[in-house]
Amino acid sequence: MESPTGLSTALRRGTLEFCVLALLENGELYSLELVQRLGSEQTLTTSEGTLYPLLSRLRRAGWVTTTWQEAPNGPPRRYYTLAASGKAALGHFRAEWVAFRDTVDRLVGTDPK
Amino acid sequence: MESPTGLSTALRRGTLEFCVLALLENGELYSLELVQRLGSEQTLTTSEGTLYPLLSRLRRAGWVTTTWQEAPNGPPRRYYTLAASGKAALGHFRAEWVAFRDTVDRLVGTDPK
DNA sequence: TCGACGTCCCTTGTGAGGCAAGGTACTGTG
DNA sequence: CACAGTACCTTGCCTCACAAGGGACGTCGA
Repeated sequence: MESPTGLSTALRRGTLEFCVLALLENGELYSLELVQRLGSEQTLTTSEGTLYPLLSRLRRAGWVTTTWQEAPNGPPRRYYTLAASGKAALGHFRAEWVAFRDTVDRLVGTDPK
Repeated sequence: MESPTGLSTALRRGTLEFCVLALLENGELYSLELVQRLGSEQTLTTSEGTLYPLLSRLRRAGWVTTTWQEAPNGPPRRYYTLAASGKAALGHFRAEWVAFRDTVDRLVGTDPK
């Protein structure tokens, strides 16, 4: 809890999966590509051990669909595509996130306005 | 995951304790008072079962100190006061939160700008 | 007097989910 | 053939939100 890295770890909870959905809105991606994209965001850096179970959940929920595609070199990749229900879930999250964000901003005094 | 309430539950993780610290910045409060304050925020509603372990953690971390005070009617109350280290932790959280919030806003497209 | 109720305190058990570490399989390249 | 690179995924641990349960002490009406 007291480590600086542990702080952002706790923050990621509940938002990471929707950040993944948001990334998939711009087109299909495969797992390690997602790790890279998230890793380039300082506060969202994550690992395979986090992402694979997360992607399995998204698939089980029907929010994403997957297709296997040959890679130019190396093993085949499982590409993830945003499904209609995933797009809807992302919409719900956006509303919830804005309300939550504003509440926290007001309470802790980080309101940008 | 798919329930609407479960969504905000996951969001609370990692922020709730700092919302508590922020509330204590304005003066000491006791447990059930904190439950009420948080309950009046739509996205932060929580229960005693959540708050008591959380407050124990804050106390163990030295971020808050407590004093027992007689109540006009009913059993004595344990009042929580923000300690210096808690104020520092809250400062760290503010920086981390702003960075995290902006990243999520940009990724999922809820940027208010 | 005595139980019902209100107001506090706190604990236990469950489940979700992030993460480090480990494991498998295929494809080059030297 | 050995070894590195790339991709997939699982196992076990730990933290934490929450529902449910429980105990102590006071007031008040029957």
